[in-house]
Amino acid sequence: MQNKTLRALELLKRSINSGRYQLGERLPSERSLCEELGLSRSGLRKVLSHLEAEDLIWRHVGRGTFAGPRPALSTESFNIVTQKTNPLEIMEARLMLEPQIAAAAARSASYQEIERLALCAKRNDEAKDLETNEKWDVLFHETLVIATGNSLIISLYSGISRMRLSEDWCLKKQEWITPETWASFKEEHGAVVKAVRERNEKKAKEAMFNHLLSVKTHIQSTY
Amino acid sequence: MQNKTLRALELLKRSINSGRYQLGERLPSERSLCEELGLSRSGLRKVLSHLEAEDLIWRHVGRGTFAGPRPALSTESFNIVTQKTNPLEIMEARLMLEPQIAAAAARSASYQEIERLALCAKRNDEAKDLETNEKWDVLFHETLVIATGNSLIISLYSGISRMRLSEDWCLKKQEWITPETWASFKEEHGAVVKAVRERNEKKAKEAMFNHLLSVKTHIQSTY
DNA sequence: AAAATACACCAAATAGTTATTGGTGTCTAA
DNA sequence: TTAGACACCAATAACTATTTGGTGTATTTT
Repeated sequence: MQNKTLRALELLKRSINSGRYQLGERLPSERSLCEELGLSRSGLRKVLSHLEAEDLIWRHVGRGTFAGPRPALSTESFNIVTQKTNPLEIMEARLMLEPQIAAAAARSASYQEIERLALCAKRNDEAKDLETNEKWDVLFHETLVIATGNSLIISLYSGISRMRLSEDWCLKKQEWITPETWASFKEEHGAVVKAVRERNEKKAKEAMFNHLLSVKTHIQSTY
Repeated sequence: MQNKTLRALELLKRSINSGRYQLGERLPSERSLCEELGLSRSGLRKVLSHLEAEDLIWRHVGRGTFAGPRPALSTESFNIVTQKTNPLEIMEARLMLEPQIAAAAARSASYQEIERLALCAKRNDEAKDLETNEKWDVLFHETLVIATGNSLIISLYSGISRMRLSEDWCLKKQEWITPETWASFKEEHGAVVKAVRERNEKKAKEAMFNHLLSVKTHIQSTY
């Protein structure tokens, strides 16, 4: 490597470590930087490659070059996740979240929300086709989330709902759902509604855990 | 209401209940519908208002008219949530999620991820200013989430991180953080790292719960 | 011969522009 | 009084243009 490029490398390193470019901050574009540092783009890119290898910067096409280690999260869009994830992973995520949600809902649900919850469970059971059944099921769990009153949780949960309404999920549901599971879900939903109505946080949490574990088991049985 | 509009109302009701317009499906635009049904837009809108009052449809400017009850969730963008939420709500959401995440991470974290976790905790403690401190803290918790290996949870958690990196959160953090809390967080982070390293799920869950509860308490003390 | 540079092109991502949609009010005609 | 035609608005989505890092090739420099 040439003298000039080596000096540019040191200059950039100091700029990052000194805090001229804060952690996570965007650096100027390559085309601007090579003008600023007085070297060609190919030369600059060699410097940047070194810095990236040392985890001092990270780069992304169309976005730019950033100071600090690669975030690895919050960058990829939701559509990419749709392809990566699978029903089992979704159930594991729900098992982490929803029992707590059920407990919170038992604490703060309004009477109106409890009635809507019961309605969703009823419509879910009465549904004639699988698609309608799934939509009311999603609404059931969404209603519970809304009942927590926590707008952040409500917003996050929409990601789970989106997954469940995707074609992929519905196609796979056909493989494992049977009249027996359909019936058992009715009882499990009923247990959740009952616990929320009684304002019993612990019972609501357990009822939801049982329900989700039951769903997960049925999904696993088909693999 | 006129005879013609009444007939149009019945026609639409039947279309929805019969399943011609499936639950959640988009109806044609108002301008198309009034041509199709042969009545004026003002007349059609009266009909639609009736249907909306009965929860048979819901409408949204710029998006269209949809069959079924209003979702109430998954429609509002993240930016709206940023305005609605507050630090306390964020902590309640994290208390629901992160203890489970810590347990899952203790189960499946790679050795590389555990080392990165320790690095984040170290840098977080060594930080000279609040902004840098917060960024490494966010990276600490993100690393834990990534270690679960669940791409859906990873994607969902990015929402929490975004909240924590907003201006509002950082400004408010200045109000409650003190050298003492800074030091206690170091210990709490250390406890989480230790539990993950020992692959002790229960301990990891508890350590994370204690940490988040500690943060929440400090935030509450300023209100 | 080897290395640095200049250049052209690509795909991913963003920023900016245009078109569509439900919401609202006014004026006219029945 | 009511229904219809029209114009306009703001929110949203669909589309277009621009920017950005990534890659390869020919040219110049050393």
